[in-house]
Amino acid sequence: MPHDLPKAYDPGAIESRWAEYWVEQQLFTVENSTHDASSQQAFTLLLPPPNVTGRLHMGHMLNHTQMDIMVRWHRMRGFRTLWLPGTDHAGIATQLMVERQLAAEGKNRRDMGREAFLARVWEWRKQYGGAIIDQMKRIGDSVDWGREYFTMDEHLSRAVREAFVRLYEEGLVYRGTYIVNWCPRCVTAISDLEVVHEETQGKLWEIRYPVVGSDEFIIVATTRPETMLGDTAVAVNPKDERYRHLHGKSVRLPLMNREIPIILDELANPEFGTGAVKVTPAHDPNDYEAGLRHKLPQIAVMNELGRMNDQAGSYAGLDRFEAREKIVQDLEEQGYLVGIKDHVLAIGKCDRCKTIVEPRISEQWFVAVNKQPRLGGLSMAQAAIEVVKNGSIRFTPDNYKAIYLQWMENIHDWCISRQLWWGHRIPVWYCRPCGEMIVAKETPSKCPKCGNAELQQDVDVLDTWFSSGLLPFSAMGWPESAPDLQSFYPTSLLITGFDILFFWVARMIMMGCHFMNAPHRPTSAPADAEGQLRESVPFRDVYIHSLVRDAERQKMSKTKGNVVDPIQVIEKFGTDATRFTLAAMAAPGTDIAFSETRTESYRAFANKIWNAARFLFMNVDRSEEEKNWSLAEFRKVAPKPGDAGLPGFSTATLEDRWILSRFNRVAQEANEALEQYRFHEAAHVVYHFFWGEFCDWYIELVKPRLAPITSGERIQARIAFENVVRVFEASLRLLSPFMPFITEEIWHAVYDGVPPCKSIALASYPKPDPQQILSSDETDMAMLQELIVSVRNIRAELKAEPKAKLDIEVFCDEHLRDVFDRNHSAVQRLANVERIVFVNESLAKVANARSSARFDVRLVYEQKIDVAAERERLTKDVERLTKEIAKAEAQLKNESFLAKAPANVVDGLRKKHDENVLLLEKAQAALSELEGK
RNA sequence: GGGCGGUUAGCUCAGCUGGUUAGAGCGCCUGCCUUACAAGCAGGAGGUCGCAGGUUCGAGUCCUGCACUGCCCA
Repeated sequence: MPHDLPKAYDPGAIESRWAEYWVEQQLFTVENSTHDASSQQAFTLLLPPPNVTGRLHMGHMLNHTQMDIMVRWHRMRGFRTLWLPGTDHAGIATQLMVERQLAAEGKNRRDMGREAFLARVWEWRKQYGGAIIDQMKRIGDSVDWGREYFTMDEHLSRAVREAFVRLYEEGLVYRGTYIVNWCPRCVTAISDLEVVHEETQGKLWEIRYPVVGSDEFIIVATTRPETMLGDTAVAVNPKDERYRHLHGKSVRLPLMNREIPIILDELANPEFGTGAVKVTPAHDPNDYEAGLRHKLPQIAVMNELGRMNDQAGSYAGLDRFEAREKIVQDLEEQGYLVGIKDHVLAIGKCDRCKTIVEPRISEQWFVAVNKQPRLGGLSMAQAAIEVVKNGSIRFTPDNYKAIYLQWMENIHDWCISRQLWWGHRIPVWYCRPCGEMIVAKETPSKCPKCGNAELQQDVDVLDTWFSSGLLPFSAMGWPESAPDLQSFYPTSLLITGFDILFFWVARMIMMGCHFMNAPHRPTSAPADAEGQLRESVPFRDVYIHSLVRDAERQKMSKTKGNVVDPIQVIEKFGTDATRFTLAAMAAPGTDIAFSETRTESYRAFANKIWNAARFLFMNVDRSEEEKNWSLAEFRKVAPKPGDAGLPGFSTATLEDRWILSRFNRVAQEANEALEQYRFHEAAHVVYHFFWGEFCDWYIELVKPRLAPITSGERIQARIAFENVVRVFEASLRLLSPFMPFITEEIWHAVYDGVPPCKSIALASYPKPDPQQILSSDETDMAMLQELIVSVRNIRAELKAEPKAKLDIEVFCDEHLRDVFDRNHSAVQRLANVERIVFVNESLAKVANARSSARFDVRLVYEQKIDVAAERERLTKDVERLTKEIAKAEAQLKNESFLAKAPANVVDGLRKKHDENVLLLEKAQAALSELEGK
């Protein structure tokens, strides 16, 4: 960084340069050779792998900002830090993308065949799949690029097969014919979680079914009349007296002219509608169960595309919604339609494409999450409940613990097969001649039963979440006993959004606690079962980040068109400002209403840092010319790893002791806040320290010392330079996890291009030294600040000429007199004061004065005060103080307060009260002086 | 229907285990181009903490009810 800097900070000019540098230099690649017997504590974080189809959105930006802050902070504190990146093959999403591309070319996957299609997907991935990775590099994510993975990589696919086969062998994976959620557009089964329920205004059609051998009817109601074609019964509640006489009878199904029984089942709720329900076992999960109970036939009337099949009589070939209309019309014409009512219902839609889900009977693979493994031990769900209950995994904010447990305690078996081509193909083969099913990690060459080689692999692939559930260990080399697994598992932290709490977080916990526990764990583990379970967890902490909304608190959505593109925000304000905005707004558990005005103000902050650097370099350059002090001097006292505070910092002046103390306190507060994932608090304390204390006060106070005239001053100047540059450099490290780019740029310049390590990201994070927290100096400084602010305040109110140097009179105790006297030049310069005259009597009653608890100050100025304004101000003070005093007196007379409140609270109140009494006297005196004016 | 949140300044939000005068950013008002920064500096105004009870020496903070509001699950 040359020292003649442009006046305003331009992030665009430096960010891409550092982003590239970090990647090229492989700064964040962690060595893990077997020789490295490092005793360093590890900090591991798995990046939630973005979909390979994805583009960086605001949620990512928040997530990545928080992860990068945690990762950089740990790395700077000396942890052996691994942030493991990768991308997810995203079965449905990617297949959709490529199919869309094919459609544009007038092709489709079925015509081209599975192999050619997959080749095309890989091609697509090669061409477009790196987009989000490039974006991550651009925003400076300090991930270990040397370990980047893709979930379809060979070693990860091997892990998936391994997991499937082991679960199968333990009896935890099974195949069966069940009714599942089916998306007719994606033409695949989807899990319960992939169905989103949307409350919709729909209709309830009431249809009458004639009772056979009678002129009676049973009226049933349905929201999906087209399914009636597959009805195989009508159910009434056994307790429902209204239908007692129809027990054992049957009805004639309209339109189909099929006789179906009236069954007795709890499925029918006597309270709802007529109390009778139609039963369609092939098209409704509840009816499916009822059908099994009563051994009813299952008549599927639709095909996999949601069109009516040849079981649908004359409706065959119609789309399910066309059929609905036609059926309703026919029912009406034939006199079966009793009525149509408005009805609000929750319609299940495919999470991916929003098509209305159609329950469908099919053969699928499931994970039996509630079943005990063949060799004993806890079921996957039980283990996943236990580790959260016993605190092996902690949630922040902790209310997610209850949400998680509630879900896990009610979990159903997980349908893991998908009728897709893109994904991990199920490692199961069927022998054509003998029908044997072979479940194997490696492709079998012949049937073990009949020896025939005519084997056909299961055509389906696994749910993408099945493979991503394994990532915390599969990405580290499982099932091999890989060194990474030994060093970095369990990971320390997971930061992710609540939307994938069940999809991913819960499944990682199930998978981790299963496979990283005995007997599956390939690396060493504690001997006892409890310890093993504790160490099997995929992560110890889960931080659930908030939702980023737009400035109006609306959820961002493409349809609403209110999506904020983080890259555009970055281009406008810089990555650092964008990151800082998100960090500063990220209070745990609260949604973020993202607004550019906030980012604008953090761009101003970056500019402030930049200009502080400009100021320092300007002075350093001049000082170098004068051969008094140079950055080489700084390098001699530059911080060493492990330093607490700023060792050897000169404490000659009040401002030096004050800034040293403040720095240490802020370092402590920032560390504590980050420890608890209180990003906003950490951001706020470093922001306020840098701007409100270092720039506004310390630099202002130190300015004159940097421009020496006499030889004695030249020595003092060197001390001042050393101090200010040291605090500045340390502040950069304090800020670096939040604003990695600007701090990197300036940090290199502070070392004049000869930094002690390749990056600020590898330097140490500031650590407080309790010895350097100097409370009494902080108090003295606060008094000095208050004096200066009081004078400025009086000047403003009197509308004193800004440039006029005026005299002030001060009344205070000996100690403060000493403090003010020693720092008189600061008062003179910062409050534009000519002379400070200390007086021996209170100034409370005189004009142009201000009182504080510990001093009075008066501006010597001829201008008459604004009596009305002054009276208003004082009256307000009197009112406030009177109230305060009354409250405090009541409290101090209260025996039980004195007895029960802690001593420091009582003392504090007493002290405050005494001050207030003094202030009130002063205010009243001043007010009475105004009388008659 | 079950569960989890939220309601604090004009706006967007902090306020951790109850404790002295409830904070920030933006916006607003006043004055300054003071050679680091007008993306700046200095000063200022602005809140009966949704409502009603209760616990407590003490409640924005804990409890109960109510109102409004958001989300998740079925």
